[in-house]
Amino acid sequence: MTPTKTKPAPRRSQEQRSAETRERLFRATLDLICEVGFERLTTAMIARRAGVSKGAQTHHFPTRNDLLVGAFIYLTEIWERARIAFEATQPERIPLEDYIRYLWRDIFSKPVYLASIELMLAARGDVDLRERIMAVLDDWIEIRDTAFWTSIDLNMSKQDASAFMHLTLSVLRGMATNASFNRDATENDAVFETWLAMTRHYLKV
Amino acid sequence: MTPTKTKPAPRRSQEQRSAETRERLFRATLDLICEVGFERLTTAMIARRAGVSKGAQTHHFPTRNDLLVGAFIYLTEIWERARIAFEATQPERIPLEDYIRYLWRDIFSKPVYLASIELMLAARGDVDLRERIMAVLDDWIEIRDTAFWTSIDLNMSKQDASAFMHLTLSVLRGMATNASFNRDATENDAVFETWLAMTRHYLKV
DNA sequence: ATAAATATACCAACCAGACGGTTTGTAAAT
DNA sequence: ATTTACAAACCGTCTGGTTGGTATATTTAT
Repeated sequence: MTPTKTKPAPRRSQEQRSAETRERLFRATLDLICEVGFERLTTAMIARRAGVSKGAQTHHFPTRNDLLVGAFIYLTEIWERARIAFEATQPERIPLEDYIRYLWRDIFSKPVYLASIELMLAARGDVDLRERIMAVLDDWIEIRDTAFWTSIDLNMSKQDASAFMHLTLSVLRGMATNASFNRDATENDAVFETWLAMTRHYLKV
Repeated sequence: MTPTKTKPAPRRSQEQRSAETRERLFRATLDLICEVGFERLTTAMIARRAGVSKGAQTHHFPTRNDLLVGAFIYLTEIWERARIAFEATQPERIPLEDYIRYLWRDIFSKPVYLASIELMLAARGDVDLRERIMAVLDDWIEIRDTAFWTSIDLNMSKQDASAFMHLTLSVLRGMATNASFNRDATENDAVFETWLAMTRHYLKV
């Protein structure tokens, strides 16, 4: 339906095409892990969903693990963009409670977060995948922690803050996992508010 | 190497043999999910590990899902035995903190707990498996909750206690997941103690 | 500037191996 | 006599990955 009858619009540059195809494959991978779970995920499924041929897929990602690692990196980039967007709306020193709310709202409560859990659990059984996923995770953790220590308003010792941060992450991880198989969708809301209440209690004293 | 040269020891009863084979298959299933992850789990692997033939396996469990659901039930029975053993050592009214310590020590910190998480996550993509796993889970939750409300010493409203219990379970679930892919094995100890400290704080006031 | 050479993006057909499950058969328990 | 536990060989399907080939973009040589 291109109305222009001039020359057939030159194909985009190699770089553009490549980047677009890769991103389509990443999105398809993450979507499918969410929808059908990691166990059922196949490379053929991903290619079909992404709208690319099997040939194009293997051209960009010779092995399945290459694609999985790429999708995981892509996910951490989504998280990083969310962090930047959030911090742009916040003051220099972000109140802890606001930070926790952001973590739940923008990261952990998203269905795609489960994809990262499935990916990490699955990586346990595959040495190659495990090492590569762990390396990506190390990078992400460093970025996350740096942001945490420089932007969040904390009034406790470094040691306490570290344990508290990891506890918070465990709470959110547990809630995310729970959300995928509990029957009462509202249950997590009450749990989250209880966590915030306990946080206020703990920090005030 | 059986020293007895009397009659070749009559084979055990059908019921005994059946029960033993089934249990071997359940254990092999759970062990293998822990070791190689759910994705790599195959029925052939399970049969080999359990030391039974493929024929015996399909005789007892016609489909893979039958076996998976059986293994999940078996796991909830392990949990139930752990609960009974714990309560036997406790007074009528169990202090909340002792109960939380038991949950972590006897249930969530065990590697096999991860098998239940993987099973539940995997069940998302398989309608048949999901429904059957959810049914088992419903039974288990009812048992767990009944025990909780009758045995644990709580001094808060039913509503608060419910949210607090779910929060505790999310913490432990998150810690268990974390344990499978974080680099610092001692991290969880500090997190757990922080949780107990916050609990004491929260409940005292 | 342009033609030739090369690298890149993409495609369709194919394949060896593994998977869950079926079939056929035997021996012991009931 | 019949049911139950177990065994081994087999099979259709699907999987990740390979191969051989085309078209466009990019670089190099003239």
